[in-house]
Amino acid sequence: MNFDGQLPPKARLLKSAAELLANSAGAPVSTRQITELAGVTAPTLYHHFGDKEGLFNAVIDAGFEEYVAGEHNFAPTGQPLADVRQIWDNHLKFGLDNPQLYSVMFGNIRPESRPVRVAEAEGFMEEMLDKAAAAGQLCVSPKEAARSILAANVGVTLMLIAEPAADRNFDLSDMTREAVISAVSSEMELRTAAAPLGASSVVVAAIALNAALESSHPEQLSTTELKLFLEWLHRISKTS
Amino acid sequence: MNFDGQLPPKARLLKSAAELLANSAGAPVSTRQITELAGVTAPTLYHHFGDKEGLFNAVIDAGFEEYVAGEHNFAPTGQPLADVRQIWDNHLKFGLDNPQLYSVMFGNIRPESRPVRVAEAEGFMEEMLDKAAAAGQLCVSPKEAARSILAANVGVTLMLIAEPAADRNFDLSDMTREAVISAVSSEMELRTAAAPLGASSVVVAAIALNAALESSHPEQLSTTELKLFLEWLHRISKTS
DNA sequence: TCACTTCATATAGCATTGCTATAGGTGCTA
DNA sequence: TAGCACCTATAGCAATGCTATATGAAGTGA
Repeated sequence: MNFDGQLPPKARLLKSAAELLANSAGAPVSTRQITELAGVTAPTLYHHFGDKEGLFNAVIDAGFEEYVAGEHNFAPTGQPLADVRQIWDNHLKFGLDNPQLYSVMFGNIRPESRPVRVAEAEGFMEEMLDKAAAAGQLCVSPKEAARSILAANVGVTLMLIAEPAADRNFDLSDMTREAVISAVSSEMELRTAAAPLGASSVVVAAIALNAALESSHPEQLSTTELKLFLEWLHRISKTS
Repeated sequence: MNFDGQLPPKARLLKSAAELLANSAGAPVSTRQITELAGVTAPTLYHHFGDKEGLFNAVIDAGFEEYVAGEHNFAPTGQPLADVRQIWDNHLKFGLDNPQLYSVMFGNIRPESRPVRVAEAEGFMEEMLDKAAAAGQLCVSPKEAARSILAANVGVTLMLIAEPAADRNFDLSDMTREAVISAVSSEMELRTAAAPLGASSVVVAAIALNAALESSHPEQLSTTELKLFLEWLHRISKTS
């Protein structure tokens, strides 16, 4: 029994379901467990939520937003790609904190339930990437980028959920996160930053530009301008 | 009923289970369906396979190896990274061909069943990456690389399984595959080749340098020099 | 005040699920 | 033929998601 200070039955069902899903590690949660903990009977559940999945979706609606977009965990920084990293990490944290709920959402292949949630998460990711694209930081469309990043995020989260908490190594997450972000990003510093112990970003970018200029000369600069430009570029590259 | 030319009951169970799992799209498959199709009764199933999961594991053992390592789909080329790509694509194909089986293997979070299969797939990936590492093509340990690639592979596969077959866009797979491979690879050509059809490399490099200079001003250039330099940089960046 | 509707909950039970206690063949070796 | 190990069937259990039906409560109009 769980009276919860006279909360209405609907709220008690939500709370009980969330509690059971969060605590019973991995094992499936039955409607009878939920209704018993909530102190109501079966028809009440079906009256309010239609079916078991409806209840779970309601729990997700209440919980997922909180993690991915909620004020507690996310405040846009104005730097879109930094926000994307934050979304990735929040997504992972949500999965590790609510493994059962997470597997219902993302480990599931039923075409009628999963895409709704995925599309939601994807849309949120896409918002950030739209800003990145507006800032010229993307080299693919925000939609493609969002799908790729989210797919990798889900894969990493499922893998980390599946192994004992003690063995979890978050390098997997960081590494994969940077891999997909750099792949959709047009910022050279990111590409090379993924390589361990790179030179400073200015130097790397200067080297890259230098190399690029050798194969294709821009028409925007006259020959003399270009000569001086390359001289400066060369000087910048020499920073150690 | 399914007599299958007098195959023994154990084989008939395997075949029936595989058939049902492959055909009944997304819906769960019951033991009664399986035993009925195989023309046996319930205890036969439990005698041979212990429980439902045991049967599914047996089906997986028979089917997964075939796709990932089987002769039909995989022959090492001697180029480790090309082999890794092949493994990725075979993994994806297996998931799309056997979505139910796949979700049992990878969409599942029960710590006792999933890691076995994952470790198997991971080990296979790792073998290839060991060769890549021996050839100096990796910039992280083969183990880390294998986990990252496999995680992304699983995420992409689940995402593509979840959407209608007609809408599937394999660019997502190709893009993400190249992203994680390039991130663990030490070959620079891969890193930059991963940028598809973006702006010209000169423009991208110029934009990157511009961004880098904003956060850290080099001492090699005087203020006036820097001002002119940035002006030119800006001009180069405007190529369309 | 009294029907009347509407919403919310309970009683009791159905069909299906994974699984099993027990017993009955079936073929082999002695 | 007897005994034994292996395989399969009869019948049924407990748990699951879900529901047909009925009861209570709370408002609404006359």
